[in-house]
Amino acid sequence: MKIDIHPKNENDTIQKEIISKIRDYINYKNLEPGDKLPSERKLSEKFEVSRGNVREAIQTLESYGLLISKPQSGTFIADIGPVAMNGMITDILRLEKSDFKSLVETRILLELKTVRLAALRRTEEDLKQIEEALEAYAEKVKNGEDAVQEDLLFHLAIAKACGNSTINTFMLTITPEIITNFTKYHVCDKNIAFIGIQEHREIYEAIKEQDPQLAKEKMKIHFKMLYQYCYNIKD
Amino acid sequence: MKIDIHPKNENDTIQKEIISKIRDYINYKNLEPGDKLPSERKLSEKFEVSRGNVREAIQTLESYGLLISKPQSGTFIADIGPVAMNGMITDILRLEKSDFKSLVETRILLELKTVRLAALRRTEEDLKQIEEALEAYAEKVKNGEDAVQEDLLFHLAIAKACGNSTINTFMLTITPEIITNFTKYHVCDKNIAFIGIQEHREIYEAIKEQDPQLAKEKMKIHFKMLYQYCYNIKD
DNA sequence: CAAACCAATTTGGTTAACCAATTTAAGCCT
DNA sequence: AGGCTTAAATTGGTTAACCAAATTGGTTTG
Repeated sequence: MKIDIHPKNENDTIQKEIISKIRDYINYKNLEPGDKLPSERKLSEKFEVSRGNVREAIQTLESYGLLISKPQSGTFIADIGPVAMNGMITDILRLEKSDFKSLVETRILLELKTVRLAALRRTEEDLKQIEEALEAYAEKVKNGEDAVQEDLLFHLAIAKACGNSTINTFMLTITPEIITNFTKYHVCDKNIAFIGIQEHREIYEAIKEQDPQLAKEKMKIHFKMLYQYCYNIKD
Repeated sequence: MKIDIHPKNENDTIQKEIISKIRDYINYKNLEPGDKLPSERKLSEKFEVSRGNVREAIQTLESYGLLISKPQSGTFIADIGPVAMNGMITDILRLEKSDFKSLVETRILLELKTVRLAALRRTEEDLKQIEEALEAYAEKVKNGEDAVQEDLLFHLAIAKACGNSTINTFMLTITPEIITNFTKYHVCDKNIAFIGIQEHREIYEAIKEQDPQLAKEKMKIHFKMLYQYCYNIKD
């Protein structure tokens, strides 16, 4: 059951080195938006790594929107100047894996926003889906079963209704890690779950009545225990 | 200069189909946490696609923390139950590209948090780097040059000082798109930039004095114009 | 002289063969 | 019969050969 993160780690190290070299190259050649990078083949022999590694590094930088790769043409600098390019790549290289505390803190921040926006913007369809998620959660709890999944799906339904695609994406990004950590640290015990039903229902009602302030308050109450728990975790 | 997103789009479609089929397979076989998925080769012939496409889809799901791929062993379901797995994959498939409005709205939300946290948690080293970014920005503006990049780097320096790795990652994710859209829509004109120097300086001072409330207020003022602009963009 | 066309080269993307680690199961010795 | 060893098969990862699109440079033609 032990998860060996070594191989991925090593691969990550190689990729970070390549990204670092790409940054240095961009600086050295003073490449500006629209300029073309050398081909993957040339980069791979210049850096003395495999072409696959170069592709991976380019894809990572592309996912951040720093490079644009055009088929049968080349890889180009995005509409970002040299200064920002340099600073951003340096920051990306410094990125570390999210700790649980940061995850929970971020989740609370995002959800206090999503619930307000959902109250303002939810469609009837959104409302229906939130209600379905609510009922699924309530039934599981009443049967005495574990309901961590249904709990989170309720919150994701709210995120979907908030009408902000970026926040929705972020919520989807952190939720699996949240679930994993919850089950690992036994955050949601079953005795708490019963209180959760009522709290969820009140959040739902506030969204239904399109009362953003009330919705936020109810969400705050819902997060009260989580909030305390979050700040008791050892670093 | 036209960006043809067709090939990437097509590839995305294929990948989404595969992800959808993986979800269906997980449901059909009732796979639970720790269970093993068929090998990439078997999946590729079962779905009648290339193995590369299967790998890509698995990597995407792995990046969301839903699958875990172990070298020379297999691909396994992460610690996430069938219900959440199904719901999350469905949500992921429904994800669309972020619109500018969502991006700005999210940025404002994140930065009002980062600036408060930075005021509370910043180290001396953090402070120094924020100041450096501030000076770089001021000098560019005083020389009458475009300073969008330096502007954003100042904000990223604050994000780095906030001590929350998740929020920091998110800020890095949206910043390139923000820059691209800013230059595209000409959000930051040079006449505004001069006001920006003073606003930046006041934010910096508040962080220096470790006054989170003041820092947040100053950031709100700084975002005032952006806020209005954001809500005037045609959908 | 310019514009249009064509072939050769360069490019990112794709496929298939290969590799090393892991797992499985058969075989051997006690 | 049981436990240990070992070899064959399976697996994700890697590498290299291949492909089609796109660019480029030169040639030809009006």
